[in-house]
Amino acid sequence: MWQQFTSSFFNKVDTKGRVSIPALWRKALELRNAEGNIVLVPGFRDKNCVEGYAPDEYQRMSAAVSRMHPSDPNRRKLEYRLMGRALPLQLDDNGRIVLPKEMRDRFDLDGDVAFVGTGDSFQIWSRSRYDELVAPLDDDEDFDALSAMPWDGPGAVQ
Amino acid sequence: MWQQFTSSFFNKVDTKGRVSIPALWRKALELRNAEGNIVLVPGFRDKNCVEGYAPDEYQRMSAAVSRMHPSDPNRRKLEYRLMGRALPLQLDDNGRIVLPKEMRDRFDLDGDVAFVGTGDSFQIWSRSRYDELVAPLDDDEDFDALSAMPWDGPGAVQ
DNA sequence: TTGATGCCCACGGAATCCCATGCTAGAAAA
DNA sequence: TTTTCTAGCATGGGATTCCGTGGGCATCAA
Repeated sequence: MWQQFTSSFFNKVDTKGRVSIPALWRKALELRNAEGNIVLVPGFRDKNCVEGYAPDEYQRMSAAVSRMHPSDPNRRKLEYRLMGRALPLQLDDNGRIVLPKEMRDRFDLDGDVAFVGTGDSFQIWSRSRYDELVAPLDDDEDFDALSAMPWDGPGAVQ
Repeated sequence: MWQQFTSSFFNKVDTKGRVSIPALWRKALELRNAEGNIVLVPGFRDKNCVEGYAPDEYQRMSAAVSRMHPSDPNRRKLEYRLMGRALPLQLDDNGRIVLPKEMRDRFDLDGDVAFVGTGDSFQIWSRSRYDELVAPLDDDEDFDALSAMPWDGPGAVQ
């Protein structure tokens, strides 16, 4: 279970673009045999943030795209967005990564940033966009999303 | 994992037609036992750029064509486009290749060029065609390509 | 001779490595 | 309980390596 990315964290990006990956998630990465490797994908599922994946999960997604027929016009769009912009990174000895300059510029990732766990992946938001777009999802009027949740009951076979 | 060609890079073609293969991809080539060998195919999947393959992937594709029945009229067209125009090249000591003059002329590969990773292969674009045809794939109207992606959910069997 | 090709070295800027410093939370000791 | 110690974590800075790029010089062909 704790190979899942859960909870949220607020860390700082320094002048070199470095930022610490939350220690809890570094343990999750170890359990996934990621050996300090992660893949950053800018704006793939959510166009306002950078998404982070363990290599196994990234590979599962890119394999799904590679299975599409080369003549499928959607394939090249997905190829470009998923492979053409993804960056494999290695954590340094202190558990940090360097956010590439393009991503820092496009998503305002300087100063305070928010790490949001989303299970098999996580997101990196600028603090201001997080306050504007993510934090409000706590509000009650949005909570009817609960009715859309698939529900097989506890202990259901996956 | 990192035998995949991911991310995008913008390098320069010098007056001799030389251009650096991105260092990240040179490592991918090593993992594929390519020993500095790549295969360039002009305009095969996308007629506006040159495509690059590691030898193993190129061989996989050409074998697929060779498995087509000799009477199949599409076979000779594919043979011509995939084998008849492919060029095997070797990286020099600095990790560069020399782009053949025909390809430079046909695809405007001088000055700034873009390398776009597409997983098991990569593409080489002139900067201007890249700006016109590839970069816009970030746009909102292309975003619903995501709904066309095969999706078995995390942890699905490959 | 003229141009194309391959091999070598050089340089500048950027990315990466290595070491240091607070801070905090929890354990251990009084 | 209160205080002290310690280990883990986030953060900062300096030094070094790497990588993209340009140029020189032989070799070979037209």
